[in-house]
Amino acid sequence: MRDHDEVLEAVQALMHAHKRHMHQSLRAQQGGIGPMEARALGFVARHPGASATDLVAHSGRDKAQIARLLQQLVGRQLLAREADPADGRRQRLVLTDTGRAAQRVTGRARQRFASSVTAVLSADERSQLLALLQRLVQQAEAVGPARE
Amino acid sequence: MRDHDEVLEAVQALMHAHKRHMHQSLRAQQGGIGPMEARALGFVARHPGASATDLVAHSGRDKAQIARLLQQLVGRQLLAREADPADGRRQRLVLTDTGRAAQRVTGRARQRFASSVTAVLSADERSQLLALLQRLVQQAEAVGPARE
DNA sequence: TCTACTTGGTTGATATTGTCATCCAGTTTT
DNA sequence: AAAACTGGATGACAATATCAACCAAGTAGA
Repeated sequence: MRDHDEVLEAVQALMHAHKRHMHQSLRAQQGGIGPMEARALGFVARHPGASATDLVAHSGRDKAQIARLLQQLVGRQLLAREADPADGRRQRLVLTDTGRAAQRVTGRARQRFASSVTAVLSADERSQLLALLQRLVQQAEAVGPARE
Repeated sequence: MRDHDEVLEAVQALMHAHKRHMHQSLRAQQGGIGPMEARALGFVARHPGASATDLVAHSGRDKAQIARLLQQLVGRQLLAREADPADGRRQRLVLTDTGRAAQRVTGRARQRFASSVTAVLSADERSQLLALLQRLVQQAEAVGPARE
């Protein structure tokens, strides 16, 4: 009956470890890229042309927070905004060359962590785990937005 | 080969959902208990007599952060510190009555989320998932503290 | 025992991240 | 064209995190 909670705890523990790890890696880096910035860059790398709103939806962060974050990144020439021909308000986000370079570095750190951790599992277990997790995520998203 | 990363993403997504959920619940509450505070209370509830250092280790947060957090809670009469007879520096943390009451409420919100999410799994799948996650956590902790 | 090292906890200064409310311009609806 | 909605920006703050330096109690070594 207690399992429910323990799953949550395990997930939290994982996230902490991840955070610590990324923090270490990032600190060592040159560019002075913060964790959030790294995450945003990674997202844009995976979804070129995405908009700020997409990032908001995906990251669960506040609009305001994202807006400022993006400004930073654009200001530092890591991201660029392109007008969306179809919708005048929307702005397509893309990586600049320097952005791409920075992303590659931080992306690798993340990857390194992910693989070294999931290395304890067999390929089979891994895909099993993934399947289970994805079901949870789906459910969580159905539950979360519930008003009240 | 991509699974590694996807596992991480799924875990992150889960955490966001959890955060959103807790945020909602807590905001509705009376006491004005922050997310961190709730987490600290929960920990003490599960581990009565734990020390600040225990909390640091378990939560992955910074010493300083924890120290201040605890001060808040003690100041608001939610937690109390008892001297540890065996070690003069250590302080055993325990819930006060009001603390216990507050904990019960927030604990239930957490529980509610945990069970409604893990409800999509069968008992079998759940314990399987838990086992897999715990292996990851263990590995992550072995990897994390690695001095580069 | 005296010194050096470690450990639990605290504090100050500062940076990062998050929240809420409000506002503007472009888009869609009616 | 007015109302309603959507993508995004801003101002004003609150919460959290990070680093470094610091004390007091405990431990170990010479």
